[in-house]
Amino acid sequence: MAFFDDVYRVVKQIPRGKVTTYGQIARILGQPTKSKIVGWALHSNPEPGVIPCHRVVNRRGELSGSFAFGGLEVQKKLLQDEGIIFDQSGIIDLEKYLWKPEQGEPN
DNA sequence: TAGATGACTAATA
DNA sequence: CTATTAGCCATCT
Repeated sequence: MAFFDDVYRVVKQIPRGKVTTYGQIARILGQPTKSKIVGWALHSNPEPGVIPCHRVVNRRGELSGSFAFGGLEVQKKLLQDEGIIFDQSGIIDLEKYLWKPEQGEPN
């Protein structure tokens, strides 16, 4: 699906130390209604290791909890290693870490 | 083909 | 901030 490919393209462009949300990706692609499909695209995860799904969180800044490459704690650790700080609840401060697609939107 | 499901979000209380 | 409801639409059964 072209939409899936666009999702992967965007996710792969997320720089280190930043995160984004499913809805944000959907909006970047011009289709804010398909927020769930973004989650679906990452769930499919056709290129594990290439697509940094761990940098995609829900709108609260929380990890999604189901990803496809190792474990929730591993995901959190990867993000922490990139400089992202979690609060006591395991929540990311999106005000600080939300990625702005200034460096390369899909087409 | 139809109905249920889901890595979601926005609105409302 | 959280909890619930409705809308969304590709995928699964």
